[in-house]
Amino acid sequence: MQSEKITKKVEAVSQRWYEDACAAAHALDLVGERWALLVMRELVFGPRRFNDLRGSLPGISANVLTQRLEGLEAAGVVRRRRLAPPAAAQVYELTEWGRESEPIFMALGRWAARSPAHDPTLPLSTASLLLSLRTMLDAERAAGIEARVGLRLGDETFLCRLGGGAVAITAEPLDEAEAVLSGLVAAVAAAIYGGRKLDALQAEGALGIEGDLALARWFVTLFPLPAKAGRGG
Amino acid sequence: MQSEKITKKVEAVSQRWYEDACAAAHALDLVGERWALLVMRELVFGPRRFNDLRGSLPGISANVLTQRLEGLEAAGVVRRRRLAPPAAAQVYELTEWGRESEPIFMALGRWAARSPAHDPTLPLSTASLLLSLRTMLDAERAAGIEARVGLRLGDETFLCRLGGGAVAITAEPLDEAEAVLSGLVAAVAAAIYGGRKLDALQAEGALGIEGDLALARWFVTLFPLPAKAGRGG
DNA sequence: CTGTATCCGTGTTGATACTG
DNA sequence: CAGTATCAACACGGATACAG
Repeated sequence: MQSEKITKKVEAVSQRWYEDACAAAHALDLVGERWALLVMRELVFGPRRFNDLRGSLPGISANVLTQRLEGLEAAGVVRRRRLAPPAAAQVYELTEWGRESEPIFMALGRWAARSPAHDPTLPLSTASLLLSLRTMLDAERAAGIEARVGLRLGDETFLCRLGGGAVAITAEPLDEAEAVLSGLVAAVAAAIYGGRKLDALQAEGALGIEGDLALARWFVTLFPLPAKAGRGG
Repeated sequence: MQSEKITKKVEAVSQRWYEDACAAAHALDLVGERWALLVMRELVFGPRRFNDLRGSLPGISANVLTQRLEGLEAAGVVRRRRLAPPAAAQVYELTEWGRESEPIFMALGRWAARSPAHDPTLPLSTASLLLSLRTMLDAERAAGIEARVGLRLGDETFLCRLGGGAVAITAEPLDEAEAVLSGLVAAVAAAIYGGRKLDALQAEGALGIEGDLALARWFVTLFPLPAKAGRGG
C-alpha cells in the first residue's frame, strides 16, 4: 500500500521531537540523530552509494545507515536515485536544500577544532578533508590570488579553485589544475594540517606532486588550525 | 576519591565516539547527544539554574539534564558556579569557548527555518527567541541605523543594540532603551514572526509598548523568515 | 527549595548473520 | 551490492525517593 509506506516514512524521520518552535531545535529533530549529520557530510561533494557510505563511516552498521537514509529522505534532505543501466546502481545525494546545510558543518568544525580533546590523528574521510579546507581557509592569506590546485585522492579527483579569498571545490577532472597533489587522504592531511614537509612526504612516496611546486607549497599553508581553547576563561 | 570522580567525569562526556578526525564529527562527539545543544542554547544569554533549564526544556527529565550538564562540564563547554550566600544556589554557565558555539545555532536555525516541516507555533524559550533575532536579522534593512530596543520577557530584561547591520543582545536593565516591548515570549514572537500587528497585540493586552512607537514598529520588521525549501530541486 | 540518585518500562543503537 | 533480521546493550524519560 502506498499510503502505508508514506506513513512509515514520515514516522521514520524521528520518533522523538523536541516540541520546540526554535528552528535550531527543529534542525535537531531532522538531523540530530546519531550519524545523520555525518551521512550528510559524506554526500556534500557528490552522490555516493550505500557501501561507499559504509566505508567512509567506520562504525556505522548497515541497519542504522538504512534508517538514517530513510529518515533524511523523508525529511527532504537526501534523494535516492537509480543510475541508468548498465550501472544499475543506486546512489544517494543531497537535495538542493540539503546542500545548504554546509554552513552547519563549518560552524561545527570551526568550533570543535578548538576543543582540547580533538584528536586529528584519527582516520579522515575524503569529504571531511575537503570540507575542512573550505572551513579553515585563511581568507586573508588567500586574498588576491587566483589559482587552481588539484587533489587526486584514491581514484577520485577534486579541483580547488582559489579566488577572492575563498575556495570552491568540485569533483572534476584536473586538466585545468596548475598543481596536483596525489595520495591518500591521510597524506594530504599530513601535509596541510600535520606540519609535514611536502618534500619529506614526496620522498616517502606518500604524496605525488605535479605541476607548479611553489604553488603546491603555498597551498598547503593556507589552512591554519585555530588555537585550542583554554580552561574556560 | 578525587581520581575516581575525574575518571567518571571523563567517561561522562560520551561513551560512543565517532573515531573520526573531522572536527565536525568531534563536535558531535562532544555535543551531539540528545538535548546537549539545547542545554547550551539556554545558557547563551547568561547563567541558569537547574530548574530554570528544566522549565525551558519541556520534555527533558532531571536525570538526563544532570547527565548532559556533567558531560558538557567535562568537555569544557559548561562551568558550574555556586553563587555566594545568601543566594546559595548553583548556576550553570557557558565557558568562553562554550560561548563561541553560537554560530552553530545560527547555522542550524538558518537552515531549518527553511524546512517544510518547521512548526513555528510550538512553544519558544526566551533564549530561542533572542537567538533567532541574532540569526534572522536582515543586515541590509538594519544597515546604517543605530537604535536600542528593550525586551521585557517575564521578569527578565534584554537590550538589543542595533548598529552596523548587526544586533547585540545582552541581559541588562532597559534604562538606555528607546523603545521597550513587554510580554510573554510568545507575544513578542507573534509580533516579529507571526505577522501580528503591534496594535492588535497591544489591544489584547498581550504586549506592552513603551517609548518610541515608530521604532518598535520598525524593529519587528527586521527579522524576515526565509522561504521554505521546495521539493529537492 | 534545589538539585541528585535509583529504579524501571520502552525504544534506539549497534554487531553479527543472513537474504534478494 | 544493497540492504533485512535478530538480538543484546544501552540511552531515554517518568516517577519517586533522597540529600543539602
